[in-house]
Amino acid sequence: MADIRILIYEDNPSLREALCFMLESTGGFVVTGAYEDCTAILPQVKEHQPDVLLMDIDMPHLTGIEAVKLIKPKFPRVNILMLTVFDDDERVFEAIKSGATGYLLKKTPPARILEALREIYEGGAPMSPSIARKVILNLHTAPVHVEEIARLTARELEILQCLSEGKSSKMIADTCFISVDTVRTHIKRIYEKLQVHSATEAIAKYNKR
Amino acid sequence: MADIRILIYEDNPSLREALCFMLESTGGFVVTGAYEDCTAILPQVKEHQPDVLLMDIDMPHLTGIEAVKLIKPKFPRVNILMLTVFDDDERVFEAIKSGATGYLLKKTPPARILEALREIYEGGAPMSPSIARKVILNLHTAPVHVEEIARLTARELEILQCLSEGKSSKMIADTCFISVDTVRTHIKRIYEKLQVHSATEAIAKYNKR
DNA sequence: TGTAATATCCCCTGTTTTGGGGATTTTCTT
DNA sequence: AAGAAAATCCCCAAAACAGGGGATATTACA
Repeated sequence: MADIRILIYEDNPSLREALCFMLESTGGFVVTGAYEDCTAILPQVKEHQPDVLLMDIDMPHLTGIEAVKLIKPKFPRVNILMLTVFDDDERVFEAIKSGATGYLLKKTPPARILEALREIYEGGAPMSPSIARKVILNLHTAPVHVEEIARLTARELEILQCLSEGKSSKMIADTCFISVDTVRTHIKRIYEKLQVHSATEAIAKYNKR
Repeated sequence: MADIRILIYEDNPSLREALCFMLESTGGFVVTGAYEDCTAILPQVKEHQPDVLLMDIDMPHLTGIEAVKLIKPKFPRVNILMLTVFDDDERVFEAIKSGATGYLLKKTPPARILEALREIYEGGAPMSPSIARKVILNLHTAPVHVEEIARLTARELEILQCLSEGKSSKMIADTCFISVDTVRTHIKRIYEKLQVHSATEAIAKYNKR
């Protein structure tokens, strides 16, 4: 079987060298390039035709997440494995939504890194259970948001918009020329349809559409 | 293209008639109403659904500036073009700060008035260079939101972030490992610093950068 | 070292919101 | 013309929130 072609983006020189050395001295991998930033990532990926991108999430000039957003649309087949120092769920999740396939902590033992690279090459998605859970939850809820919001009537949308602008029920009653009770009725229906129990929750869902 | 709907407020009968006549006899405009004062302006605007308000700055009972302050919050999409006898920078500027979009001197030639109405309808802002300069200067000292948010502590920002994600005080207490009372104290400080009085308002300011 | 800022927790009071009813009118569709 | 959907208004009780106190511990800084 052909070697797995790896392209590395990591701004820390020591870690970059260490990764290169480790991969080159292990059978089954070939490091086609290793760079300190992503400024020229598009031509580089095009040139090296890597199977897997091993990419730091924190880099100068262009963050790993931004780089992922650049790469994925143009090279959808390339697998991207993110490297992070901290177990920052939010940013890792952001990276995955942008197109990364998996992630590892930098302190991960070398053997596990090699394993993850093979996993990702074979179609797996190395990640921690907490991230995995977020991904699942997102899959379940994300498409629903749109549907849920689509079920709102024009008036309900108008009032949800007002809520998201920070207006209270009274203020909405004023601007919409209806009574506070009517505003409350609309808000109740909005909560039902969006399956939430407070204005802030409704706004959060609305802003995720 | 549909006619531009104009609503006129001018206490001088001759000028009011003249404006009506001029606009009605020109293609592209329709005067939906013309009144001598602003005492019933809210229901009138609601009824006529005008694109542009042509409004004298000096009127009995309710001045044009006061009327603008009434109208803009309720009908933010309506454009207001002020009319003045004198080139009174201060009051024109006051009107613009209140929500007017442009202004004209009453001695302005009819052709220029028509032009200004079309400009304002298409998103422009007819005004003299001296007023324009004042507006620009005011913009430079404007972005208060950023400053306000910058005054929040790390903890407060964290909690504001939670609020914007739709979390209740209880849930925030849980995720931050502090008591509900502490969350409430932080929220109180956030409200003070952002000068708001509810979670939705705070979130609205926060989401505006 | 002492003061300011921050983070933490508690109490009390009044207001607002939420969730549960029900009811009427208007509008649209069939 | 009948029925469904939407928009309007009202009442009640419990929960949450907002605003006002006050208090303590830790950190930062001058």
